[in-house]
Amino acid sequence: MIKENTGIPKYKQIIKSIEESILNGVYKRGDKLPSINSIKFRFSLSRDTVLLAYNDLKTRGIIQSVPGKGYYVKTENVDTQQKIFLLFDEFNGFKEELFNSFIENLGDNIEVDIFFHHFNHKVFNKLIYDNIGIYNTYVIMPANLKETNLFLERLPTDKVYILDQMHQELSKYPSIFQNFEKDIFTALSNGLELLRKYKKLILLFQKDIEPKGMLHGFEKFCMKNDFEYEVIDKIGDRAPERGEVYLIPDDRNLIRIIKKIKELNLVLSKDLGIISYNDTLLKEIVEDGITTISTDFNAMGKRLAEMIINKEFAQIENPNNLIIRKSL
Amino acid sequence: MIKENTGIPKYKQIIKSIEESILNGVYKRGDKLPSINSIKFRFSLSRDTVLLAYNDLKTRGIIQSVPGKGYYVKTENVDTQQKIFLLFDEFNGFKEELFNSFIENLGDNIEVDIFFHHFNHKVFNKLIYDNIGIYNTYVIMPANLKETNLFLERLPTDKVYILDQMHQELSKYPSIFQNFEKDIFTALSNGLELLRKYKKLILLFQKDIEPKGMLHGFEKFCMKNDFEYEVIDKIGDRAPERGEVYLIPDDRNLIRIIKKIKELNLVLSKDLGIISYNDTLLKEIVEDGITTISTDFNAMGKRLAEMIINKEFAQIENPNNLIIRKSL
DNA sequence: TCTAATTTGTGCGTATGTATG
DNA sequence: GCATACATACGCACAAATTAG
Repeated sequence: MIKENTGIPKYKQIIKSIEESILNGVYKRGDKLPSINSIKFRFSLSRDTVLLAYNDLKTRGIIQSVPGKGYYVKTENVDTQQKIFLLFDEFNGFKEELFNSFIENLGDNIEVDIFFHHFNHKVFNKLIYDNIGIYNTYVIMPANLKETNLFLERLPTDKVYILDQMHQELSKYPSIFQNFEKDIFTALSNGLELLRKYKKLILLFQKDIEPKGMLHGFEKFCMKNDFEYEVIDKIGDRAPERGEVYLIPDDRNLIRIIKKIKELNLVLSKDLGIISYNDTLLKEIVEDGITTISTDFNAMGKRLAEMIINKEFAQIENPNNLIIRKSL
Repeated sequence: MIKENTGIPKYKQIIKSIEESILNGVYKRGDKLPSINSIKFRFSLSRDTVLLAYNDLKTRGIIQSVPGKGYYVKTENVDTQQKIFLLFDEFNGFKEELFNSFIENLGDNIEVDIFFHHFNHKVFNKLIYDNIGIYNTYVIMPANLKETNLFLERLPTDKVYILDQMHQELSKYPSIFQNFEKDIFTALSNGLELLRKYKKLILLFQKDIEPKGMLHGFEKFCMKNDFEYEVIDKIGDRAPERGEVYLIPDDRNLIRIIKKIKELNLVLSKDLGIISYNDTLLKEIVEDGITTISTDFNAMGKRLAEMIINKEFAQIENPNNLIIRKSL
């Protein structure tokens, strides 16, 4: 509860400070608040400035005044406008479900401002720096950016949440994230029976874009189950062969491979298999159904909203599913 | 910090001087700048001249104003030449291409903040109201919201651009938009030969969501070319029949219909046809290719960026294409 | 509670120089 | 030469916010 000589008006600082104290349980219902004079002296303010703040809270029904005695907390229901700073990596279709379920599961009077760092450290830092102190909650998607913790230090620790990708340096923050290594390992394990039909597993892995955990989980699975395997970064002129299963994180590559399969008159799920990463609507009907490994973005958005509303500290691995369709 | 009677305008000298002071560390983030009046007296200037300079810095996000208090430094990053307020209807996959091509085609020193009104008048108005005066360009996607002009009046007319959907009330603003009526009419006309194979055209039209022009263009085409036609709002239990062509704006319905077609052992492009609205990656391979009518979001983003950079007043219909694939 | 000082925000009128056609 | 539009600059008046006494 301190005041300065800059930016936001003093009386608004007082209001905000009292609201937060109530939210954090410093003041309970019925508690007496400091008198106007005590605040006036403590922070060297005009009496009017303090009065302005108390009157605002009074007209909003949060505190009540008892003439001759003082001010008391009337209700702990401080529906102060919550503002959330949401920093995504980039704008793409997969964010649709996540963002919309997040918004829906937050209350109506919570405002979310969205930003994109485009995998650029400078942009990331500037966005953090320029928005310090303006929001009640900061949700950060670090993606593959390293050492973001150095800049996140500038934000109040208890107001930061990490989303989608987790790094060791960020372990002090609550988070909900994909465990790519575990997800791909267990998903493949769940599909083991079907995979036994095939001879060789091939992962299409672009190391600048895809998270490393994906690669590790894939290799772990193949070694444990004695699968022949290969990791390639692009399709190029490669011709798919019988007995292969392709694990494809990127949809452009998915299209290329399906076209090649048709050119070669191969038959999906007989001659060879496909597993795609991230489920989208149309994958249900492409080639009578593409098998996907996919995190539940809906659940991720919902759980994140709950964590924020309940001020819950948790570090959660988001649920992931293998959706088996005809392509395997 | 001095002004002369030569060359560059006085207000630009003020801007430059303040920028330099920030760069040299004379003013730090959060610092209070001299009041308009103090500068006015010190350098014998008009109040308007100083205001002009401060407003420029404000709309670029470098300083912020607090009525009744003064001007404060918001960021020490002075490079930003323009800040753009971008108001979308909702977060969905179709925006990906549009947004990314827009960003790419703006220069490096232009910042874009993005917001969503979720088809809600109140949210729309609040977002406009809360952001008056702090951006130098406003790009608005009114979608199906009516009478948005009443609130857009609060923004400087020459700084507003309308995106994607156009309404009569907004004719005074530059814009780039889809002409749904014309687009669907000419696209269908371009496919006339193929359509002649079929007997009846059916438009799946949800009137709360889809723009009216779509319906009008469809009806106009059918009447002009003597097609039997029907407009339905959902599929429900309807069974697709031979000789029908379905025009489907929504992808969920696309999936439902394709499933039904398979259940009934009908064959696409022989027994019946499908045209989908808005092209996406996977439609190239769904059922060996879905014919689509689609606006060029890439072109839309690029052209919008050009208009803003060149301060060009134009009202442009965005190009639309019929992409013929096997489903017709 | 009242008064006053300071500051930003906005609107209107006016004048001048420059570029355009 | 003339008309027009635009950017620049000045002056004035009033509203509303902030803060102090």
